[in-house]
Amino acid sequence: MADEKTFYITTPIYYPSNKLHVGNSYTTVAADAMARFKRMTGYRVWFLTGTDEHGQKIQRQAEGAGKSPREFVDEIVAWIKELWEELDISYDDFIRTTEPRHMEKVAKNFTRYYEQGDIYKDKYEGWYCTPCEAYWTERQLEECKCPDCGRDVELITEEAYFFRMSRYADRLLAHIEANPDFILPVSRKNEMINNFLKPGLEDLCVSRTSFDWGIPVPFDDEHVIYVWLDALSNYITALDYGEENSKFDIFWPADVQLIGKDILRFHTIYWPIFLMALDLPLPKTVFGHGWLMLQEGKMSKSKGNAVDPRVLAARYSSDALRYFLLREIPFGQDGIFSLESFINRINTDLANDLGNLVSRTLTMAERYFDGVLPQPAGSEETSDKELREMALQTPGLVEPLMDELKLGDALAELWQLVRRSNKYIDENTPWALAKDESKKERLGTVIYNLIEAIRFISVMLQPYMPRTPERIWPQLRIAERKDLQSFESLASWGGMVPGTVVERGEDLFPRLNLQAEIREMQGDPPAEISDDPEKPEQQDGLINLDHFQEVDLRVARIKAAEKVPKSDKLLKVALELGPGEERQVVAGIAQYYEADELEGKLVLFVANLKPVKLRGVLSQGMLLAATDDQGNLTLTTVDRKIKPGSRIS
RNA sequence: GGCGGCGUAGCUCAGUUGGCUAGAGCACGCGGUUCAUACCCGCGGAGUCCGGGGUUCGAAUCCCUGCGCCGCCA
Repeated sequence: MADEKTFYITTPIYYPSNKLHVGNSYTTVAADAMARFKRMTGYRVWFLTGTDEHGQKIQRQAEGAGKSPREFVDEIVAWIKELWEELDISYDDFIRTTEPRHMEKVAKNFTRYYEQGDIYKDKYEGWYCTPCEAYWTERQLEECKCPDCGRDVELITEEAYFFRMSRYADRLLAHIEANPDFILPVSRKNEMINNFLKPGLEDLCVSRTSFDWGIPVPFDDEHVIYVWLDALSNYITALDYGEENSKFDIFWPADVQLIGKDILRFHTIYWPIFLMALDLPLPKTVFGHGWLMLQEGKMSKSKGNAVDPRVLAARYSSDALRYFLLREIPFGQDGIFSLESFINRINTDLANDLGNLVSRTLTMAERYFDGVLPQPAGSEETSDKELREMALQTPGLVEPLMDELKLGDALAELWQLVRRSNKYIDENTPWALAKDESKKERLGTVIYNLIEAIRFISVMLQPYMPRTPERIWPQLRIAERKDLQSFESLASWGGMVPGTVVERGEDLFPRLNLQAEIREMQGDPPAEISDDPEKPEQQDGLINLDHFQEVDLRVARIKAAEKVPKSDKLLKVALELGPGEERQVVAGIAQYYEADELEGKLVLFVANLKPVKLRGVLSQGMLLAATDDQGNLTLTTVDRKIKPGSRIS
């Protein structure tokens, strides 16, 4: 099948000196969504990820841990593979640079480069900081001292091999300028051109003698191949480059190489030149995406503020995490991770819009038709037509966005359909139709259309959130109907078969309480990488006594209450907490209590809440109240008289 | 210091080659609704489109300038 459409996508290979954080996961999740989307739309896909395991840093860390580099790296790689499994990363191959299949080819390429004259031996000169074991250029030094530790540096000369970058610089520049999609986003392209190519590209040192955890230079065993020449080659060694009838012939050049913006230089300058020197075509697109930041700045393993993706996935589901990552990080820019934005995304998009749509639709199907999917009427009303047309056009809107790697925009487009479906319910008020037996057929049409719309949504959801469709399909009773789960099935409306017995399932994404989540996650243990991989996570929803005792619960006596102006929910309440101690709180109970009926009541009160202003009025705590599922509300009070200010424990 | 970019509603951001009353999501307010996961639907913004100057019939969109922020510089 020579004309089969292929798609080769790669992530960077991660450096297993430590565990990965959510920011790293973003790259891989994005690549996975692309890979899944391409598979779904008929491409033969190869999706590669892996680990870059050589280098001095690993060697040193292993020594520090009293392990061989191999042992050290094996543990972290195992952790990374578990992470990818938990995040449903559907990679086709996972390459480790310590594998023979990789090392042999890199060594062979090195020899070829050398024989072609691309690599030559010379003297490397640089400012060396012994404690940091790092070389610096003259420009990087700060007042002639090491920019890292501020100590003295010495000028060191050692033998090294160099790659003659200058030989290819012009060709590369021409290629970049002729192929606007080669480096994306464009802002990155300009940086590369202006900072490196235009001023004149320096040759790159491609060997080291100061450590030996690496691929030896085949003809000079004093030297080890510099890590970038080693690492970058993975994208072709993993395809068995150089072997007969290899995957390389099918998949190279790569369609998309997804990387973080920090390693753009290596992927858009050195990597292409390494390829040119092998006489190979260049990848079609190298995309340098932004970072996932924390509000306080960059997320980094060394700062200890990194967020552990496995903790998040275990608590909130990998689909929720994937959705957040894909939706929240804008095309090519940095995004911000905060627990608050994450929880809000889950609540608004997943629980309110999507989960609730499925829930309310299935409930009605069961209530009005015992779950038996009705036959839609032959005629179509305006809202039917609009819903159908939007559903049918969404796949066509999503696909080009995916090709431009605008994954967040693609999801936004899909959510337009989710919203339209919710609106469709309101337009047709099925509960009103259900009251009139003569409107039974109309009601059936409405339910049918909703179920079909949910099918469309679930099919398109697959690349981004692979588990959610698997939970929706049994409810629609199409778990076995592969034909109704395919992207092609979205070419026409009406795939759902009338008579199918649908069945409401569990809520897809229960709403979360933001405050409770923040308390849980930021209390103990902090959401950061723990050194103990065996540390169990609290998942049973139970808390220990310490947690409870953090809350200062008191009995308070209501002295007075009045309505907060311009609000019909809020009351301003003055409380007495014992002799001379008074508090003011704003309580959202105005719809349930008149201001003047409150005076004198003894109520339960949270005394150590951080004060906030509600509609401009200071609130120094919270009254506890109970609500039932009918929306009734009652303040909580005490069984017997007791002094205001008494502690509750 | 060099090169590049950004500054649009409370927040996060869209705004093709300059052109109808400047948009989306979230948050907020009001109204509707009760099938649903305190949800959904509708309506609502007197936003100096960072300030100043210019080009133009017309600029958030182009040019100059000031301020602020950010990225890259082996």
